[in-house]
Amino acid sequence: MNDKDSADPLALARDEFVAQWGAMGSAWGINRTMAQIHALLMTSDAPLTTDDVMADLKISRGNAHQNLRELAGWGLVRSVIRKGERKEFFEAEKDVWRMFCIISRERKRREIEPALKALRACEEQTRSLRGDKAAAFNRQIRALSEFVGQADTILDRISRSEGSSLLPLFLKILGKPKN
Amino acid sequence: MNDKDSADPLALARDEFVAQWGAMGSAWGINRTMAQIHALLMTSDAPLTTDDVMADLKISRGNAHQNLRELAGWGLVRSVIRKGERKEFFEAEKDVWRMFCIISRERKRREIEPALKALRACEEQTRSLRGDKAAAFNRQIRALSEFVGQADTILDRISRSEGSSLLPLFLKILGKPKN
DNA sequence: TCATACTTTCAATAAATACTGAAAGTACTG
DNA sequence: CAGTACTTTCAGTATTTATTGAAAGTATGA
Repeated sequence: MNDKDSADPLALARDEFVAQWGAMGSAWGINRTMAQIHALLMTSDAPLTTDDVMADLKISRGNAHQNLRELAGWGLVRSVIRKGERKEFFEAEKDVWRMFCIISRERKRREIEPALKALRACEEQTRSLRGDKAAAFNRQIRALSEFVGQADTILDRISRSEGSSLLPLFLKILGKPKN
Repeated sequence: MNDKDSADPLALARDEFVAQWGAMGSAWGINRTMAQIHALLMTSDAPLTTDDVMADLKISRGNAHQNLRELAGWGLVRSVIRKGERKEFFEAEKDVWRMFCIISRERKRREIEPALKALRACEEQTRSLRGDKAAAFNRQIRALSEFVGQADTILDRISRSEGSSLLPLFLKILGKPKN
């Protein structure tokens, strides 16, 4: 039997998931292929090689390689070496909460922190300017940078926290909406 | 004096902010120009016309028009008509918390909900399949869809909540990290 | 040391996305 | 109704981003 029988409902569902995860990724600024590889590894019972990924997604070696490295750079995927095997295997972090923490930490580090730094510099540069326009501008930038700063801190603390019990806690705090 | 004197520190800071907001937007899957127009309007003391935006960002009419419409579609910008003026003016929502709520709601609606629907369909399609692999796949998809579902609910409740007092509350709950 | 198995790089190319500008459309105004 | 002011559309073009594939690089082991 073919490893990827097109009548196999599991394979079909998995393909669907891979496609969906890819689409979701690209909506959030993540390369589609990278997200697809991630989806593939997340739902694989065993680590895969570059060639497995190439074959499954029908992509080139360079592409598979580059995106696997990038996923490893994020910490979402790690490489596994098997005794007696020369090939490199890759496996994904499967725990959803840990995945979330990794993604939060990395986006924070790569995108939020530099933006926040720039916002704060911008605030500082306009703090002591005279005139209504300058004051209004400074106020707006300050509001933004305070907000981004708080969000950054919250993300940081959530992603450092131990269990995945925070989500239920937040749900409880927020309660049911009135309408 | 030129309206945009390149020695004017306010204008410089604003340009810097526009550029930074544009870069941040594109990292998060938002068209750079759209984010720049948003930044421009957020820090404008008066509503602007399409021509103002074109002039400030040095972009074409079509581009300015299209992105202003899209921002209006998000609800981040609204059009203003002035008595005796035939031109259409645009102003941005300036309240940072409300901005956050709008963005949350829209991204939830446009990206999270469809993904969640697909995840749940995928879970359902594999729920009763036999075999270890199918069971493991189904478990993983279920974990993901539950997580995304909870996040979705939290985002929903936050963005429906009244004040902007939630962030400080969360900060308090999360407390100081141990390390 | 050579042959083999595998990984990495990167210039060329393809695909996706964003932008332009001019023409067509619409709505005021006198 | 004609002229003007403004808005909208969209085919063509430019830019950016992703992908390929082949060549170069590296490690293994006979």
